[in-house]
Amino acid sequence: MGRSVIDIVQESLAAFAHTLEAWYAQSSRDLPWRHTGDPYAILVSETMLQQTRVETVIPYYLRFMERFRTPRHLADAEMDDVLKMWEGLGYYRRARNLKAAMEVVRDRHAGRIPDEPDELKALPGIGPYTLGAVLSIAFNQPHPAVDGNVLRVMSRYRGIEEPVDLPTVKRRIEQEVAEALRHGTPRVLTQAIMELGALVCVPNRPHCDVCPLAESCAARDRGLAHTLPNRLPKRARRRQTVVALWITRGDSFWAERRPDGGLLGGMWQLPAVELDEPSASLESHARSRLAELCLGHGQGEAVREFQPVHFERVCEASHGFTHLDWTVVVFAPVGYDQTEGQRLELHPSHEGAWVSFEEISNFVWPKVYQDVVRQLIARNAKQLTLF
DNA sequence: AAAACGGGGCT
DNA sequence: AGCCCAGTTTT
Repeated sequence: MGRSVIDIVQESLAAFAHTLEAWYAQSSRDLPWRHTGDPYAILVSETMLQQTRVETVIPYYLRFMERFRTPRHLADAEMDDVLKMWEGLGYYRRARNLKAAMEVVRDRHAGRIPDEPDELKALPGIGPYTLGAVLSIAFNQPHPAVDGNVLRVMSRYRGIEEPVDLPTVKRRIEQEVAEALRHGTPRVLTQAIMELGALVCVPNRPHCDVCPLAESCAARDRGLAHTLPNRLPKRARRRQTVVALWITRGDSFWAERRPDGGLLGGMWQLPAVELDEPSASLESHARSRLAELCLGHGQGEAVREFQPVHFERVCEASHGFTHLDWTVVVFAPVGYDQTEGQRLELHPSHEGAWVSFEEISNFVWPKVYQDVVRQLIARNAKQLTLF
């Protein structure tokens, strides 16, 4: 009796599952979230691991779990405290979604992470990957969790040359992983595939010489291991010039909170304007931003009052995001009396505060502004020593 | 289907 | 300095 193609695929997926699980038992890293079966802990770790490397996540995960031990602790927390624990990790929307999700868990699921796919998928911040990760790792259900590691491992193993960003290709890989999970232990195999991608089947110079799947790997067979996966060409990044203001008063400087929701939502920064095309000199942008700050109730007097003020370019920094490049240029207004008399009267349109150098860490700052503020304070200290 | 959304590591 | 990496939501 001949074996059908289906039989062969099934058989090879069973071998795939068993080989990988055996390798994982031998070679997996000891990671903090692998000591728990708590679905909440798994969800926290998987959310942090979105777009983020393991080594970066570890300290954040440990601190976060200590601070917010259960869904209820997170649901009841202040958003600013949650953001503070997330500071530096990036994609801050994840922190907001995770807290919002735990509020739903508290209010509608009696404080327990649901194990129903539809209920889980309905929580904010849980997309196809995280859904599969929680269902398979925490609840041992054969639900595929396909992240970048898995796309790389499977596209190589199967020798898939079409771009893996194509929805049809991703679907095919999800189906294949789901089938493999049925031949193994989901909570182990899901992590085993990703671990292989992280340790052996790495993006460049994959370690095929030590790979447990090398013998049956299609890409290896065709000499394509280091080329795959193929991806669609990506779009160019926008570039923006950010003109920011360094306004000091004694040992404090003026800072503002960014609006919730957008880029770096809810985080603090220097007052700034973000320009696609600077329409005039950067200094004139700084001047009108300062005028805007000083305009309490739409009066022109304040603007005139500050016309004589001139600006010193005190700092420059650049920062790349996924979708845009920032060049931050900081100007300090000079020529106003910082100590007494006609102090700068600020009437901000955003929530703002005078932040003393000592209380900086009580606020949540994007990386690029941490750099900027550090530079400026160092410069300030240098000036102080001159006098 | 494409764009918004951070930060870090490698070359 | 420039390129690569990588999930979810919104448009």
